[in-house]
Amino acid sequence: MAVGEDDLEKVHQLPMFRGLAADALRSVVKDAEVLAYSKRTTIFEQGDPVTHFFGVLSGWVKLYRLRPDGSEVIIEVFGPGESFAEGAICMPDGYPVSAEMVERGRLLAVPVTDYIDRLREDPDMVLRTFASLAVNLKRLVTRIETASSQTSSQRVGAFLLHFCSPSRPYGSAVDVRLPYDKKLIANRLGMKPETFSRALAQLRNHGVTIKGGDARIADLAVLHRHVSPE
Amino acid sequence: MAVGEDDLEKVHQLPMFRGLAADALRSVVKDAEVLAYSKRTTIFEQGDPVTHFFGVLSGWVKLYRLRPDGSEVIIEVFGPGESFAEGAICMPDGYPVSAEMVERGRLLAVPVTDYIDRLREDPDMVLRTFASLAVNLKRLVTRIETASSQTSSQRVGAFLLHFCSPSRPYGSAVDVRLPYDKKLIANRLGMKPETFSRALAQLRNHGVTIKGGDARIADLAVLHRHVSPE
DNA sequence: TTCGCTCCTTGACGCCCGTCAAGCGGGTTC
DNA sequence: GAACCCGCTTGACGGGCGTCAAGGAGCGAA
Repeated sequence: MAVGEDDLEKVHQLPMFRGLAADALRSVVKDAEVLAYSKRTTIFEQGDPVTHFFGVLSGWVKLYRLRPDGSEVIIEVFGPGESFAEGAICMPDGYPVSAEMVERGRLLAVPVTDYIDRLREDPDMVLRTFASLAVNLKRLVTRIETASSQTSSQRVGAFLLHFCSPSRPYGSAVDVRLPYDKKLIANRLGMKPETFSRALAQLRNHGVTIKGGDARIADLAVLHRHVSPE
Repeated sequence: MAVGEDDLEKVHQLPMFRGLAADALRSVVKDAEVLAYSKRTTIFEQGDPVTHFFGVLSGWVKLYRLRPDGSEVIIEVFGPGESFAEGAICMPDGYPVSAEMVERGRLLAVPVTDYIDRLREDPDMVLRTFASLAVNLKRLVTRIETASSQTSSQRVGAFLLHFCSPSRPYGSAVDVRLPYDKKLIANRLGMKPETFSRALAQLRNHGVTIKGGDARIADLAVLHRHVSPE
């Protein structure tokens, strides 16, 4: 489906297209489509030839790798206002990961061939694409750092804090809604569901109470101190 | 120091510049420099404004993050023929990691401002840069995958096999020289030096013998089976 | 309602890996 | 030569996390 007027606004919020002039924006998404997916729909699979990159208008998408033994490793989870697979534009071996909807939602799908044509004549868009790529690159770096240096309960704490940003004044209480399944959060944080559950239980000592899919942080400062002690 | 004729050949081997016409190559490195660094020299530090990206002509460079507690997490180690920090070109907050020589060597340093000017008028170079970035992006993804799904001895085995590629016929014996300190390899693989040492000891059961900084793999197939069993 | 299913939690247990410590060999400095 | 440092190895020990298993809560279907 072509990009409608209502979607155009959301597209304009993607880091890659933010602040773009109205006509330039329209021109960029001329060849793009908006796709509505239901939960558990596969977007693409590891090794598939690269045809599009994507922006998330609503819902959540997981990028993962399938191990030979059948288990899957979550590389990253993207939500509204984020883009993914821009980095695959020049990958001759296809997408390096698989992508699947974890909650129903709508994606902007940009065909790479058209996009490359545009890059040829629009240096501004080149820099925007680099910037967008840089954001995702940084996330991977941070993921590597935290995975290898924090305990599971610290990682869960950091995850909760991430969804509070831009951070409220310290000392205040905050409610956080877990954006998707706990099992998926666990995998994304590099741990088993049981460990995730125990980590949440541990966080009770740091002012975090869980009720179903909702968490309440009694004191941001206390939790922050547990996540990154000096 | 400006790029000499002897270095030009090595620069030409970088994935980013491979196959480039001679005059185009010369033009690209017009503003670049070749820098000779001694061991343990800092190239840049996390948060420094982004001024250059780099190609490795000789020696080894580690990219790492410093944790609040003073420990460092190795993100990646780059060697001859590889480039790094192209992904930082559009990072307004500076380099996301620090870089330091782990063995003395020579780097090609490309100023980003000049390079961006070139990107504006050279679409071919844009795609080359994307491709180079894609390689490093994939490495990070693989790093995340292996770190969270393989035991330490499997990771060490994979590391050894990586240095045998392009892989010889299975069943043959191969000698591998460890490219840098064992402590650094350990950190790069996300483990402590003691664990690395024990992992090497374990690999003796899979046909790997260690003598100082040299390893001999008796049978590639056997080791490969240990690293990724079906 | 009852059944069945999925998601989540909790407990018991074991293993992998980090920590602390000792010891060894090689290199450098005096 | 002796003293020292550093990289590496090996042992003992403890803890964090994975595995296996049981059980509860929520939910849709019949």
